[in-house]
Amino acid sequence: MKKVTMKDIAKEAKVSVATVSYIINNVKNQTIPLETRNRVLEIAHRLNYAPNLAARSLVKQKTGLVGILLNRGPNETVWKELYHARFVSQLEKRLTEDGYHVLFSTIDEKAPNHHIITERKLDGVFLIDVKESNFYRISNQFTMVPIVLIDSYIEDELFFKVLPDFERAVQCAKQYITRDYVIIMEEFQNEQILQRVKAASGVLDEYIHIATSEEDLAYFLAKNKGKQVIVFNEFLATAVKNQHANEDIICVCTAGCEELVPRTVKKVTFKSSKDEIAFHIMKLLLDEEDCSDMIKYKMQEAE
Amino acid sequence: MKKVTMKDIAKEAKVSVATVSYIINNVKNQTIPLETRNRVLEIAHRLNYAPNLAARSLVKQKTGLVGILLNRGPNETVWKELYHARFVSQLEKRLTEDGYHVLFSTIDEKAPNHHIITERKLDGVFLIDVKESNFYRISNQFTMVPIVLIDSYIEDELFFKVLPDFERAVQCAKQYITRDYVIIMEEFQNEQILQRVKAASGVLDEYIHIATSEEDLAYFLAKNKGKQVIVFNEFLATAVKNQHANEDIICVCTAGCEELVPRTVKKVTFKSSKDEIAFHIMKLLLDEEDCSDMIKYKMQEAE
DNA sequence: GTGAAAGCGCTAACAT
DNA sequence: ATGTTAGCGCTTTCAC
Repeated sequence: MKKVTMKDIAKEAKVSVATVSYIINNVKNQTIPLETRNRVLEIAHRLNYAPNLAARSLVKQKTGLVGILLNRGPNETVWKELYHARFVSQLEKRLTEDGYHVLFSTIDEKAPNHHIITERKLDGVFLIDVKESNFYRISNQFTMVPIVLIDSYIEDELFFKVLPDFERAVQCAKQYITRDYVIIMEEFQNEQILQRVKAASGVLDEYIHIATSEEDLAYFLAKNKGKQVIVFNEFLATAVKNQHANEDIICVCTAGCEELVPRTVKKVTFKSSKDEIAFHIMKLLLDEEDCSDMIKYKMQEAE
Repeated sequence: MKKVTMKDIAKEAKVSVATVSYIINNVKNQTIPLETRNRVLEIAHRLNYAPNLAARSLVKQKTGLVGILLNRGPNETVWKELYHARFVSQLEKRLTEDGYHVLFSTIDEKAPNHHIITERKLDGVFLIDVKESNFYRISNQFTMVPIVLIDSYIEDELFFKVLPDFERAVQCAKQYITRDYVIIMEEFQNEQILQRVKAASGVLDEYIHIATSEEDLAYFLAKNKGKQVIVFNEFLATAVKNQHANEDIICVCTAGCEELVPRTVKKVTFKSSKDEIAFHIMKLLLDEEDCSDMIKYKMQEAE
C-alpha cells in the first residue's frame, strides 16, 4: 500500500522511467507509439499514480505555490478577521482556477516568521496588512520572489502595492454628507494606511475612530451623537448598525461584500475588486511581463 | 543573485555538505567542534540560506503540509462563505502555530479535483462540506492520508467526521420556543447534513427553509409571519435580522462567532469549537496515535 | 570529527 | 522510438 512512483510504472510496463515521464507529461518532440502510450497510461491509472510535485519542482525550479500571508495582530476584531477572510477567499479562488496551489498562513505580528516564503520556494507572495517595521530590513531576502502588498504601504520599490483609493472614496462619501460627520475604521497593522485615510478624510484626528472594541465604539458614537458616520468596510458597518440602529451611516465598501450591509446604510463602492487587481498584477509578475512601470495600484470607486 | 544551497555553504566553509546538514539540523550523535559549527552557521546566515523544504520532504517522506479543502458550490451565498472562512481562519491558526504549513484550496463541485492531496503528498487533509457523490468511489485513493471531514457525512469508516450535534442544538433552541416555529439554514453540499437537521428538528419539511437568496428568504418569512425562527449560523442569522428586524430569532451559533449577532437575537452556543475538535483529531492522526475507536465527533452545546 | 555516496521522485539532454 | 544518465537539494549510512 505504499506510494507508487514512475519507477513502478516503468517496471510494470517494461519501459524506462524516461519514457513514462514523456508519456505522463505529454512531452512533444518525443514520438511514442500509441500502443506503448496507452499501455503506460492504463497502468498509471490502474496503480493510482500521482506525480510527486515536490520532486518535479526540484528539477523545474518552480513550485507552482503561491503564498497568501496575513499579518495578524494580537487581538483582531471579528469584523477585521472577516474583512480579511473575504479577500483571501476571493483571491484563492482566482489562483486555484489558474492552476496554482495556495499556501495560506497568518504571520504572528509579535514573532514575524517569513521563512515560509524562502523555504517553500514560493513562486509569488501576497502580503496582507504588513507591519512596516517587520519588513523594512529584510526585504533584501526576497528579491527573487514577486511580492504584492495588500492594504499596506512600505516605501520600497521592490514591492507592488494594492490598496483602496481613500482620497476618492472619501470624496464620494461626501455626496451623502449633509452635516457634521465622523469616520470609523478598522485598526490596520500598517501604520501608513491609517495616515493615508486621515490625510484623505480632511477631518481632525478626534473625529476618526479606530474600532478596537464594542465598548470604545459605543462611547465614541455617544460622544458624537447626531453626526453622520462614514464607516470603512462592510463588516464593521454592519456591526455598527447592529448595535446602533439609528445612526446615519455611509459605508465605504472596501470588502467587496455589499450584500451584507443593511439596506438603510448608504454605500460607496469600488469599480474593481481588490482581489481582481491583486491577481492581475501577480499574474503579470509570474509570467515575467515587464512590470517596471507600474508602481502602485488603486481601486476606483463608483457612486 | 541565485538561490543559495548547502553546497554553497559547504564550499565557502571548506567542509562537506554532510557536515553542513548536521549543523543546520542540529543532528545529535554528531559531535561537531564549536569552531566549525559557528563558522558554518555564520556563513549560512550571511548568505541568507534557507533550506529547501521540497528537497527535504523528498527524502524525509513527510511534507509538513496539511490541506484545507473546501467544496464550493456554483453560487454560494455570502453568508455561507463567511461561515466557512471563519472556520478556515481558525483552523489555519492552530495548524500554523503547530508548525504545519497550510495548503488551502476550494474544490469546484462541478469538476472536483482532489489531485492536490496525492500530488502534494499532504500529511493530512481537512475536507469541508463534501458532496458524497464526489467522494464515494475514490476514497480508496486516500488510504495513506489522514482525512477529517467537516460539516459532511459520508458512510465510510476511512474518514473521521466533525459536525455539530444538531439534535442537542435543536433541543436547546426549544427552550426559547413559545409558539409555532420554523427553521432556516444554509444549503450544504453534503445532502446528509441536511437530512440530519431535518430529522433532529422534528418539524415538517415545509417549515424548514434552505437559504439560497434574499428573495426566497423574504417570501418564506412572509408566509410564516408571526412564527418564531431558529436560524443556523451567526452570519445567516445576522442577515435575516438585518432584513427582517421584527422577527423573533433564535440563532444556533455553529460558526463560533457570537459577537456578530445582534443583541436582540437569542443564542444557542456550543461548548467546544469545531476547529478545536477538528485540530485535535488531526493532531492525533498525524502523531499516529491509535485512533481506531473514535468514529465521529460531535460538538456539545451549552446555554 | 568528517566526508563520500546513495537515494528520495522526477526531468531533460544526450545516446543509441 | 526508447534508454542512459546527470542532476535538482537534501538526509543519512557507513567508512575513514
